[in-house]
Amino acid sequence: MARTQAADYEEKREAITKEAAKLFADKGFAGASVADLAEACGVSKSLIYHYYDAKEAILYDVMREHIDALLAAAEQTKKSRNDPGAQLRALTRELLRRYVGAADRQKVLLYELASLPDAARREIVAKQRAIIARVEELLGAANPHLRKDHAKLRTRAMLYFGMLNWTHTWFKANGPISRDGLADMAAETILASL
Amino acid sequence: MARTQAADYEEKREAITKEAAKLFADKGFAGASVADLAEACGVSKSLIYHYYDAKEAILYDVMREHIDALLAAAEQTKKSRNDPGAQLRALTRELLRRYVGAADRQKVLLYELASLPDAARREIVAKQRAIIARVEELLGAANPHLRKDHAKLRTRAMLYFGMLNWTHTWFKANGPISRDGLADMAAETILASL
DNA sequence: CCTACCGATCGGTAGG
DNA sequence: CCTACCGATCGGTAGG
Repeated sequence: MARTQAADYEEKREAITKEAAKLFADKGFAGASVADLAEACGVSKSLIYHYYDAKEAILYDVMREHIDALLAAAEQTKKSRNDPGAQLRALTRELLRRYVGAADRQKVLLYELASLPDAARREIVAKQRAIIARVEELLGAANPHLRKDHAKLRTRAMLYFGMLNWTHTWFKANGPISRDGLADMAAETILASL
Repeated sequence: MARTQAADYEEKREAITKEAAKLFADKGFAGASVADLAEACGVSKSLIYHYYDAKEAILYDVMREHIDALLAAAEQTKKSRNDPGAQLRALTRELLRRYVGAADRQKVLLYELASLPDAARREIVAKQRAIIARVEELLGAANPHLRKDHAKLRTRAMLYFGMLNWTHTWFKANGPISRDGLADMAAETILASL
């Protein structure tokens, strides 16, 4: 019996986190109330507080699950034997797949980092930096000349993430450009600039 | 006397808008209260409502003044006789100058568009589209081949704006890369991809 | 009769 | 897992 409840517990927590991602993406963290979230989930406000101690803890869960998936994609490329350019193209596809597949969470990650408590924010930021570091590694490997100028390498990496992180504002998966096609254009654009 | 008061009126309204840009950028529109704003301005909340009918009207002013400056920079390029690439490089410098010089307003423009009432948002979005259209014109002129594939042209333009719009998260004006140097790298990156 | 502005408080709702 | 609430603060407005 305890085991059945535990399984149910996780399912319900997931359902709350999923609705929270949607609401936080639509109205912003400050603009979405816990009452809004309870109503969207069809439960009482108190039920939300049974699963989470504070509104910020929900935000943290929304971001953590998503950043972990992005970080895993970045780490995965380390197993590849392909040349750096091919690895960057593959990573870009994997990142964009997760951006588009979890658009609400991606938007929350981009827009609401400042709403997190310090310790939680530091943890998320550390994972973002690990992803950035992996991209810098690949760019540096693609053009060893860049390794001697870290400011330029960093700038290239941030221009790359700018291209990807802005896609949520305009890209439609059912539009004329495919998700993989877009990923390839972004990767080729930064590689061509090296 | 009436003339002196009218001048004072505009100055005070400007002061409110400036503080509002700072607060909305730091805490978000929903997270910053009118009481916060009044305190930051050293006036009463009622004084704020003497100058603005609603909190949203302040947000609109913050964005409108900034988007008008960006749009003016885009329109300005139409007077140039330089080649399209040189015009894009010049426009990029001018845009980034305004992004960095009005970083609070730029952040508010990027993050709080959804907080505007419908009519106001439509007006801002129309101006954003005019700026995008100008960039598409320049990219199309730089590579006439692109004009036949508008989806690709649009994608190039949005990758370009992604590079620029993401700079507020990482670029430091006193860092190793200058503002104009960054603008040139972004312009060259998109031009090289054509 | 106007404007510019104040201290205090309105009806509702926030997170908890 | 709910109703009933709290201290505080929200956006906006009263009288003067």
